[in-house]
Amino acid sequence: MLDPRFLRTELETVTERLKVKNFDLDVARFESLETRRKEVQVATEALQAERNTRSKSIGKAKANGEDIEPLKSAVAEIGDQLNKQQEELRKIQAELDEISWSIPNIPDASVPTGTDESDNELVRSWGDPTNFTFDAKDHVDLTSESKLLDIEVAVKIAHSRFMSLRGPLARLHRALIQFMVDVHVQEHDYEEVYVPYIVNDESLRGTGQLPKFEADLFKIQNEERDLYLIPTAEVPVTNIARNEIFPASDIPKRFVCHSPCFRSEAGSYGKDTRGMIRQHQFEKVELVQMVRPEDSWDALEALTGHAENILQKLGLPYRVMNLCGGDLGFSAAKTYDLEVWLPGQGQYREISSCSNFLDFQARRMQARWRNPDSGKPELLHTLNGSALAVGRTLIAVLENYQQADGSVQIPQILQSYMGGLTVIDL
RNA sequence: GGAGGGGUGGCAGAGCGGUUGAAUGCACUGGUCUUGAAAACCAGCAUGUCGAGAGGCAUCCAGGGUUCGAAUCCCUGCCCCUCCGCCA
Repeated sequence: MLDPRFLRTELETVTERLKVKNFDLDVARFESLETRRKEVQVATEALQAERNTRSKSIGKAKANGEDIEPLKSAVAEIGDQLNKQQEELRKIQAELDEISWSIPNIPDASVPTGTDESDNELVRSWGDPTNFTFDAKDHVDLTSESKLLDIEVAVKIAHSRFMSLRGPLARLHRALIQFMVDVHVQEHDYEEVYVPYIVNDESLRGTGQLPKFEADLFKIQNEERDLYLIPTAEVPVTNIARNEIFPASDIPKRFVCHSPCFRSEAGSYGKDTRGMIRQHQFEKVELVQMVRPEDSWDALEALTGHAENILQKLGLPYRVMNLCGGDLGFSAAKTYDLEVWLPGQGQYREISSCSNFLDFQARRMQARWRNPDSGKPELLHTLNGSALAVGRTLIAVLENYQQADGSVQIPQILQSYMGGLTVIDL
């Protein structure tokens, strides 16, 4: 959520800058609602003040043993009027809230303009696309004979866009998770957390998935309450800070969390239908930081570096992209995507997304810290990034480490997590 | 799942339906005193919002209700504690 005062006073600027994100703000409607809100709110509060003072004087009169009946009936009229005003104010406020909860974050000045991923800006790259002396296969062909990656059985068990792993591939998948979490804890100073994989709508509003993107989520409907499967650990982990005021000594907070992620992938029909690139369920190791406002841009660079470190340790070629306005997520002010080279597809594919949200999520969540300079609670800045998406990392390892005989080498750094195994025969 | 008890400021802990946004203690901040510190004493010390300011409004777990007036009464939900049952 944007700062309401900034939104009100700098409406043209906001509207202009949101165009970078292809968002059209209905300025006229917003302004007229805002004007009415102010009028009605002032009137309502005046009535409340009137009622309060009169009620207090009734209290005094009663204490003095005076007759309070005539006073009571006078206030009753104010009460009726007040109820009407309050109802009116409530309606206006609800409309305004709906608008402000649906306005995306403003892109940072360093975000390139553009409409889709083709307008993203190359920041740097690491390694060269892997060379093969033979025809490189994709992960589906590589595993089709051994069936250690089995899509069909998962479709039988659940539905399309699910997969199953067996034997050494299941183990490699698990090894990747352990490896990533260990690196972030031991080398990058993150605290490991375990959190619920099912969350309430408040949490999803906090991070920005709701109210606008309910269709992307798996919802668990129940007579008592609706809950949602998490689309990313960002949701539960960032919401640790919701409605909290942290002492300055607790900031920054850096969390690493492995979790499954569940996405409905509504609207991606026919996209990435081959293999396990795009799944309803996948594992991810997520980094989340809560920092002082002045530190968040440095933190974004550091966090991106932490994700890159994983790719480098695995020896996987990648590039870093600065997402353009049109490709930027709802809550993000700036995002770096890490794209790993996939020989099977002959292209770079997203494997991580690292974002600075500034105070956008913190305002929705009321996630604060006590600034020793002001002595006041102030909004934190939040960031997060995948480090990495595990399913896609598994694909990248399979495709980049494949050998002419169809086997796959295990990257050096993972071998200790695989009980010394160096090759997987497929 | 059954039976009780409870949720008040950073913490502890008061609060007959009416000058209670909330006593008191601790913690914290500033000051006096002291060579310095401790102690003592004085002062300050919740959050949001509107306002240039004075000040107004809202908030005592959350949401409804009763009332001229609710931290205080009623209903619902959530959470915590104790006992019984069940269970990984």
